[in-house]
Amino acid sequence: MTRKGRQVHKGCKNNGEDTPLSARKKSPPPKTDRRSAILDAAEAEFSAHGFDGVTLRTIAKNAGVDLALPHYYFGSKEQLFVAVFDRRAKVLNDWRETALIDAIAEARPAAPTVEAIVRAYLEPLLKGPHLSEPGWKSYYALVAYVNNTPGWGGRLMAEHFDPLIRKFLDALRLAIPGIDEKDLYWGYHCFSGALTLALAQTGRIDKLSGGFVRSEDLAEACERMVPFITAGFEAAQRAAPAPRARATKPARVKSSAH
Amino acid sequence: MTRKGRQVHKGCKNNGEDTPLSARKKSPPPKTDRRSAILDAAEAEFSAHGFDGVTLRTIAKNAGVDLALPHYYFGSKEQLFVAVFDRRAKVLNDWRETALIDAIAEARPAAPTVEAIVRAYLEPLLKGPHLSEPGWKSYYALVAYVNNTPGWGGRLMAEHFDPLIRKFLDALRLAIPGIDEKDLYWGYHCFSGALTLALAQTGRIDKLSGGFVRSEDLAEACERMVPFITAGFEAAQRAAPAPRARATKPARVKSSAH
DNA sequence: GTCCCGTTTCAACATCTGTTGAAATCTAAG
DNA sequence: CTTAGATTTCAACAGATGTTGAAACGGGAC
Repeated sequence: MTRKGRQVHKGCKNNGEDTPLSARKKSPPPKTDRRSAILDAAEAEFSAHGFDGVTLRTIAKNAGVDLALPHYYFGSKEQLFVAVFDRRAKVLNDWRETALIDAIAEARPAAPTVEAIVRAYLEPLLKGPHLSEPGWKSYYALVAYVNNTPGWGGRLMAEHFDPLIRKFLDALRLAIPGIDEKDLYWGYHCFSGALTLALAQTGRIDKLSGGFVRSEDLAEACERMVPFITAGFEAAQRAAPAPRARATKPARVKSSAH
Repeated sequence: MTRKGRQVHKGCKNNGEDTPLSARKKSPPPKTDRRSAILDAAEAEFSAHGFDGVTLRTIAKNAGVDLALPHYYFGSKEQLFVAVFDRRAKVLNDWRETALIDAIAEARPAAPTVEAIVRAYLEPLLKGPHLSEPGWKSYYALVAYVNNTPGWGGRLMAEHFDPLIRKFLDALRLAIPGIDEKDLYWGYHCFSGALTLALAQTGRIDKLSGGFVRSEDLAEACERMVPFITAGFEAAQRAAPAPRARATKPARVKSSAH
């Protein structure tokens, strides 16, 4: 990932996604959809070897297409990577946002519990039938890779996920009234780190436990993580002043401002 | 990191480290120690761009040495990476092992508290004067990178850190009697994930919090993480059956066997 | 048929990559 | 001095890499 300016990509009229339905009649999807074949192959390769560890030639070969096709559809290796990252990020954000909204609706008029919020953050990712599709597991490893990549990785993550994360933080502020703001952010840091490592599926604790724990079992990971993370946040609650009458310097909670 | 067999490296008589003191008289360290200059430059580059994102030419240039010198001293790019990883891992393990021993000694004859164990795990890394040296911060990012790299990354981490981690798990088993083994391992998973993300120093929560939280402040990270992680482990204790008389199926705790 | 246009192929480019062997240089001992 | 051995430089190899332009293909519209 170099930092050179984005060059414009002229070829490829059928973007597959953001084409307005007007011009959609012409050029129906070819029988063998090369475009998503490239995305699939790139997803698998990038998640396994990182951006620099991957060759467009192997991506093209694994996708069963010509070497020039990735450039035709995506313009450059860099833009291909971003396209891979984009594709499922939107789906993920939708799932998690509705999970959060549901948790809030179920608890109304009270604030949802910390555990309900933590569940809404984790379960859409770690539970569900989509996990049988290997593409999703590859994508999770890719997210972990990006999240641990300084520089452009952090930028990519922030663009795609920070808006939703802020909504979760807002929910946590209501669930843990009076929580210190730094505890909130550092708590989220621990939360995010634990999730990221789970998504990476590196098999570390498998080996550490001699095969007793299987890190590919994401549903199990979810069930074990929820009480751990919940307890962590609630410890910050216990440390905070009780939110009865505003006693000594009550940390004002205003949606999301500092 | 390819998976080809290791070729033997013949050149370079002065390894600097594991040379027995007998043959140490000849060839004293040159005034400008090129060997560690290469290690320093490689550490900075690898931690910023990963194994494949780095060129031996830039490493050599940043170290101020000839391109052929890395091969002369380390044999290959792969072995250079391992040498970088090795160098500070041993130091780190020493610090953490004595911290754990101290925690056990201070609590004797009782078992140390969960918090004391968590502190012994974190503080040698996140507190101390060594953090002013930029090499250490680079190295931490490198550890995070390796820990999130599937395949050879997991193998490297396990070789270097698993023996010590097992000692910490043993201590936690004593501090949380009757803890479910899966809770223990998944708890450590959360712990390790939180630490790894802190070591990566990607600045994610800096941006997320609008600059309110500074992720480079590792001492602050330590203070915020300790109560969070401690509470997570203690939640597993609360869930475990009280360790009075061995009641229903007491999860036998035998040092570290499965 | 012809024409148009999105798609696909092919071959090549310029550059960069890790690695190597031989020559040159340095250092200390005899 | 000479000599031996460790260190450093130089130049090159063999192959891989992202990217590109031109040509060929394909299927509807007319």
